[in-house]
Parts: sequence; structure tokens; C-alpha cells
Amino acid sequence: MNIGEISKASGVSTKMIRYYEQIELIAPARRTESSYRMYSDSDVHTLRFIRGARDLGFSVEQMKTLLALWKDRSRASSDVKALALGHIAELERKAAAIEAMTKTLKHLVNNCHGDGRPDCPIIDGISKPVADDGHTLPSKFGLTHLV
Amino acid sequence: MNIGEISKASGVSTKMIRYYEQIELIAPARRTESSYRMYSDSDVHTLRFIRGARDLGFSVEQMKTLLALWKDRSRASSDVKALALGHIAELERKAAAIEAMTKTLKHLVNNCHGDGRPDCPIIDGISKPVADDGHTLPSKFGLTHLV
DNA sequence: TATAATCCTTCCCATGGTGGGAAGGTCAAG
DNA sequence: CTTGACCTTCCCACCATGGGAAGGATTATA
Repeated sequence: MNIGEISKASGVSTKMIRYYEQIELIAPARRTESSYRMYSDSDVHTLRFIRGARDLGFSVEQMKTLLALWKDRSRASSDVKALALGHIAELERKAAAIEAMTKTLKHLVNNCHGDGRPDCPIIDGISKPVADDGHTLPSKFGLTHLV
Repeated sequence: MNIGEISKASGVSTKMIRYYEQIELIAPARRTESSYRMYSDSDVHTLRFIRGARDLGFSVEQMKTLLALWKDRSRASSDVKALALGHIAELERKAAAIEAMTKTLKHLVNNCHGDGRPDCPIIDGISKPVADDGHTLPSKFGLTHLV
């Protein structure tokens, strides 16, 4: 199987397969004489696992751990469970942040008549006061690093 | 006011203030003879507005529009409302994606005894089948571009 | 078999917001 | 006049992903 074929079989783009190899998430593929990457059926399993893990929101770092646990037949299921629970907690933290934004926005929207007039509680409600101690909460708690 | 002072007054880091100037979200600041940036009280309002918008999850592009609407005293509030509603829809889409992940993960976790034994439904449940037509859904629907 | 189409390779670049830090200039307080 | 706290610009890193160019390999069709 070459990289295009395993890409279709696994649902992982060729770009990402090469990237995963580069960052050592997966082992370097064997090569043909003309340096084409060659894959086996078990590589398909690995990439499907990776695809599934990504779809569940695990980071590359977490996937490294997951793959190690996956391949370790003597792993303790409690280790896997702990990782999964940690990830769930993170997802819930992010969901809560999003929900807080949504709630505030909906509140503003509900108070905006939304017609041709310029008066708008949304615009007026966006500005945010700074804490008294001037202690600037890092903006990174916006959306960028949220998920 | 120099950049450090307005940073404290607005809750936007000096790094980000310079960045916002560079990408033309805000107008270039006037400079002292020694090329220090100088700010006025109205700049504080602008940056607090930006800070609030970021905290509500608006992107820089959306903020450009919001700032234009903010400064346009003859804007129609319906324009603002439409932007806000679009953003709410996006946030809800993201929340739904996160919730789907959480739901799946919780289901897997609930079926994992999580003891010293290697048997683990989480590991077994991660791998994801590919659609029959081999049509690979773009992985970008993972978490990276989700929020 | 010749040629075209489709693949593969590597390499560099862009994204979006944010922070880190270096090298050097400036300003204010002691 | 020194010291420390600021400011300036410039480059780098993050994370995961895609785009595309330049050139070689393979495959399919005429």
C-alpha cells in the first residue's frame, strides 16, 4: 500500500501521515527503491486509531501516550481511563467557557431591537472593565487556546 | 499614556496592542520623539472594547467589523445583531462538537472497569471506520479548527 | 511504445492569536 | 551618573493542518 491508498483506507490525509511520521507519532515507513512509502494492514489499524483519537479531540501528545498504551498489552486499563477522564475534564472546561460566552451574547442580543436605529445594547455591552488591581487576566483565555 | 500604562488600563497585553496595530485593527499610535507609542483616554475605550470582544470569542476579523460599527454612529443595530447571531451560531456549533466528543468519551469511560487489568473498551473504541465511499472527511473537523 | 495523467517525493509557506526573548535605546529616581 | 524599569524592533515557537512548487515514478491510455 502506498501513502495515497492508506490515506483513503484510514481517513488520514497524506499530508498528516507524513507529518505524524516526522514528529515521530508513527514509525518511519519502509520505502520502495524509488523511496515511496510502503504500508501494511497493521499500519491501517494504527492510522484509524489515530484518526479516531483526533476526532475525539485528543492532542498529538495525548495520542503518543494512547498509542503506547494501545500497543502495550500489559497496560492497566486504569491508565487509559485516567487519560480519558482528564480529557473529558478539559472538554468540559472548554464547553463551559463557550457556554458562558453564548449566554452573555444571547443576553445582549435579546436586548437589541435589531432594527434600523443605531441604538444597540450589544455594542454598548461588549466593553469590559479591568479588575481593580489592574491585574490583567491573560487574553489567552479567549478562544484561541480554548480548544 | 505609554503602552505599558494603557495595557494595564485596558487589560490588553503590550504584545497584543502592537500586534493589533500591525494588522491594522487599531490605528497606528502617535509617537514621542524617541518613538514611544502614546495613547489617549479614548484609546483605552477602544482597547477595552477589543478586550471584551475577544473575551466573547470574536475573531480579529469580526472585531474589525464590530469596531467599524461601534464607531459608526449611524449604524443599524440590526447589523450588529446579525453579526452577534452569526457568532452565537458558530459557538453553538462548536459546543455541539465538543459535546459529541464528551458524550462518546463518557460512554467509553463508563464501560471501562479501570483497574489493573489490560482489557479496556476505551482503547478498543477509539479506532474509527472510514466511510464506504472512501471519502475521507477532512480531519480539520477535529479540534484544531473547531474553536 | 510513447505520451499523458496521476501519483509520489521533499521543501517552503500560511493560518490565528498569543507569548518569549534578545539587542539596543530611553527615561526617571536615587 | 548609575541603575533599573521601561520602550523599540525583530525573530522564534506553539498546534495541526492545508497549499503549492519542482521534479521523479508509475500507470493508463492511445
